[in-house]
Amino acid sequence: MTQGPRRLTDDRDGDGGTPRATGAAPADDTARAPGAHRPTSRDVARAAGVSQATVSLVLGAKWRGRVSERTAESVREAARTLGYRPNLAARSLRSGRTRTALLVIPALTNEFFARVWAGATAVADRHGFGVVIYPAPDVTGPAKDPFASAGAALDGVIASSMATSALSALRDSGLPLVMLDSDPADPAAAHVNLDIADGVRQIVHHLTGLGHRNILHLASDVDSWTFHQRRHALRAALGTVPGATVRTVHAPFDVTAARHATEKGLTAGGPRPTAVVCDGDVLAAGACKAARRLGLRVPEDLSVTGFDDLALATAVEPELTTVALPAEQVGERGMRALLATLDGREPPTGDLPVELVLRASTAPAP
Amino acid sequence: MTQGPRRLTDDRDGDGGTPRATGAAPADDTARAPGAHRPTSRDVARAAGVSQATVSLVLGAKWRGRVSERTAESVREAARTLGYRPNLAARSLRSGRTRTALLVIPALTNEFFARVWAGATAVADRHGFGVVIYPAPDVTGPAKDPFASAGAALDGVIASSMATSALSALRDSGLPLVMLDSDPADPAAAHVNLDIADGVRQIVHHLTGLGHRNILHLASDVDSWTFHQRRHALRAALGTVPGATVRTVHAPFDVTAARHATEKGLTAGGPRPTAVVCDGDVLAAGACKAARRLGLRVPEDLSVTGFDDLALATAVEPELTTVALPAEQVGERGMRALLATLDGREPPTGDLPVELVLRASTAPAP
DNA sequence: CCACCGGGGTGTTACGTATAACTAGGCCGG
DNA sequence: CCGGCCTAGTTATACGTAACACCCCGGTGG
Repeated sequence: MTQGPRRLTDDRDGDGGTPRATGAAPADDTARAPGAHRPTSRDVARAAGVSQATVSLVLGAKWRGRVSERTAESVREAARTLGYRPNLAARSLRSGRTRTALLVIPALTNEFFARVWAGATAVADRHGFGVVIYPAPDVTGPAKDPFASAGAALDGVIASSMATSALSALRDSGLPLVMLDSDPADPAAAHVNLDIADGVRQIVHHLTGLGHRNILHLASDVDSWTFHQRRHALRAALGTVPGATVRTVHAPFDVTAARHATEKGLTAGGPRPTAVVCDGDVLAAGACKAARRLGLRVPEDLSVTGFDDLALATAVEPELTTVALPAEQVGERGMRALLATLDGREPPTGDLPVELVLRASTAPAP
Repeated sequence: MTQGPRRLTDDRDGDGGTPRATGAAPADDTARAPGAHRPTSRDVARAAGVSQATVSLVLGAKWRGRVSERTAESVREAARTLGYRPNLAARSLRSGRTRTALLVIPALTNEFFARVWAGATAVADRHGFGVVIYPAPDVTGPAKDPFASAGAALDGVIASSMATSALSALRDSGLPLVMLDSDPADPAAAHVNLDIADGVRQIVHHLTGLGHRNILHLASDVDSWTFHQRRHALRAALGTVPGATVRTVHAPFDVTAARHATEKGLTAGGPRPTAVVCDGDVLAAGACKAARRLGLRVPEDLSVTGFDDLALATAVEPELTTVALPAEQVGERGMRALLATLDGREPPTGDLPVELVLRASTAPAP
């Protein structure tokens, strides 16, 4: 051997470590005895005294009427004692199915999507499916190939809003597609939506009931269907209230940026708004900070509402009146819809309900 | 709900990888007529007028000196126009390697671990590796089989602290193992650790410099190596300060629970602490709420310090003095350590530095 | 003039599984 | 007594790729 150990990876990174001395070569397969490889279905067959096909039949759980209970039990017994685990690569190669779904979400550091992931994973797990995450490219940014990391070893895709170029790449893949919180008019995908409009209506009803007429809408600067919906629902709901006015300012999902935008919105000309309706709890936290800077007390001088009901909503002071979104259910239903589609069944429909949570950030208008 | 992707890495190596085809690539070619199957390496071979073996050689990037540049280019050209993507299942089956790593973390809803995930994924991506997440069973709870969801199709494992039963299952698997933030004495794994002790020392130095002597330690109730370290480092650092005392109360990672624990800690007998040192920003947020309930102002009457520097730290009022942990770097280095181990190289060593961030929640002792 | 070599390929095989196609009895109706 | 059917399996094959073992050919040293 004149050559060092084969590289699995190119060392493109900075602190990749030092090359190991050639003599050290510690290729120790500690767990298994040298030479003993992972048991295959053939090993199990040999141990049980049957053919490999029978093992596949029994473990594939499609053996009703094909294999006697006595034989099946002896196969299972052999598999257990050998510690057999089916080789997924072989299974996928043979069946053409990977039992893996791609979840396209903006970022896991976003609590809402982390919860969506949790819900999707829980359902997937129960059905023997895996979930791999593809960080959705920013709506404006350049789109990487969604399949580069996932390796195209996918049975289907669950996607939240994302760059349209990447989205069309997914569409063209021909994979079953479930869209989260996006325009249900699109017939090429199943849809899982929240009843956002109802949440907005409840907020408006709550605030106008407290006497608020002059509203500042702190909106996300993301140009997606969801936020269009919110804006639209807000204006529609306020349209039925005589004398109500709304002004909209935009901010990225960041506390400091939200603070700045709110300060600007509150100090602009015209009558000062008595309530700030925010497109998310993060924005609401920023709005609260802005109020404090301007010498306004929340909620006595200014009411603030959030959206999402993240952990943040109860961590800040005052705790936020907000709309709780069933994030886990979004993930669960998304995965169920995908599984249904793969089975040729109709995916579930209908919007998921949201709930107004009253806390301490809203009060009667001054 | 939607936010721009956080900057994942501060790598010096720029984009750090081979230029990959962008998703905007030839959508017309990748879209397949129904019924037509995905092109295989054999299809590419036919199109390029070479054998399948040659295609494998060229695309496997191990062809230096084996294939002429002219042939290689025609193969690549054919692959491009056909929209060829290697079948990962077949590749894994043949090579015995899956290019997939298991990341064992408690929960993605925890921002710290979400950032660890982001770092690990970024590095993995550049090396053509995938990452699947296994939600670590609670330290106390029953351990599911870590491989049930991952299907044993793994090349290695990166794990944070977890139930020992599940951990030993991982050890027995014989897979390369990288442990995050755990006892480096364990020789069976590579380790990626933070310089927690230094962070604690900096906090203590900061507080004692402000005149604080009477400290309340709001500690996590998790019985893991990390938190042992924190407790130990705190007592060690305060031990060098004459007249300093510390009392410890425990709470789960939850704002409300932390508030209750803090209230109890502050109202217990003896001299009232003038500063609360918390094992995390979430706990610190709870401590601030406790202070407000007790009529204490932060930081005038009571200083509070956090740990982690999550988004939460700047969302609450006052903004938290805390210790910033390089979570993304933990993930990055964890993945690099795994890749190094797989290549037979020595994984990088040494603790990652942490940084004290001074904000508004600390002030001179009253 | 032949043996040898290295560059540039090709043929072939094996990875572990799922499943279609087949077989060997046993039982029953005609 | 034979064809058909059911039960309980077995045999054989294909999935797409990686890599080993060849093979061919032109140039070279002896």
